[in-house]
Amino acid sequence: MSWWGIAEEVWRKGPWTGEEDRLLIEYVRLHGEGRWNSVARLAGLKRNGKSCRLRWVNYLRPDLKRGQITPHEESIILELHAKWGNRWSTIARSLPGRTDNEIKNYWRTHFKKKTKSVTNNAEKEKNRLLKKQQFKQQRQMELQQEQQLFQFDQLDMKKIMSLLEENSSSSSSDGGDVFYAPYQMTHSSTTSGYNNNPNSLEEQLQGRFAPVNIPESTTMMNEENAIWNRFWNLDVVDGHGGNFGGAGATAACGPRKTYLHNLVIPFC
DNA sequence: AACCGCAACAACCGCACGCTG
DNA sequence: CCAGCGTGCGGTTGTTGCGGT
Repeated sequence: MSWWGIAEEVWRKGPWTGEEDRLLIEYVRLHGEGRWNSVARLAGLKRNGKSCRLRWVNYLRPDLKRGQITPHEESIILELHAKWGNRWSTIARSLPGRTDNEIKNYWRTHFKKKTKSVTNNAEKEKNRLLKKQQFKQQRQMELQQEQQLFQFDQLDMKKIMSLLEENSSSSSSDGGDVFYAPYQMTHSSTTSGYNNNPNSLEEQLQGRFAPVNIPESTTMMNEENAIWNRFWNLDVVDGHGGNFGGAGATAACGPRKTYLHNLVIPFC
């Protein structure tokens, strides 16, 4: 309690004593696991909930397996790490009696150095393939959406073409060509991607397509290659460095675990 | 014996997620 | 819908023990 009368918790840190362990074990025996924040109050420990949980999970749990990691466990760790990466808790679930912390420490001391260079290359190659697949999937989806647009489109194709020509001739004065990309490709932040209430033909058209400037002397093939190259040069797929762009970009902005997990699955 | 480097392990920290009121 | 809380997870740091010089 501080001088102005407000409770001031001073949590103990550092190594656990035998007495603290005993109190924690007794608490779990009486109340079960969970509600870790009430441990301090109910068990008389000067430790915060997080610290208590960690101590229990990593050290005091009765079902923990003591002793060195066996060669068999080691091979499982290697296999699962290759499959899931640093998802230690997931790996730990496949090794009864071992904790994520234990596996994580084991990996760091035994494999990190050895595999650093190998892993870098392997990871880069894996990410390259991942991005390639993502890009292809996205292109495919866009093409499908585009095809659907045309299927439902009531517009006269000739009118569309004449409008396109009009637009391209007026916009290409800066030297670049203009073509119309599906609206979603250029307006990724909208949910529907369409002009909801188009009136004129032009409005309908502009609602669905947006002009994209293509630099002079750039063929479609070169443009595509450039995009690929930009993707391949990204190092990490973690939501900070990598971004799968286009209409799906918002999904990749927040690196949600489930999202990343789904990305990895096809490679398992 | 003293020092150093390294491995192994324990514990902390920050962040994200899910639940609940 | 939102804030608060509890919990889980992964990264990082601190501590200890041991072998080599």
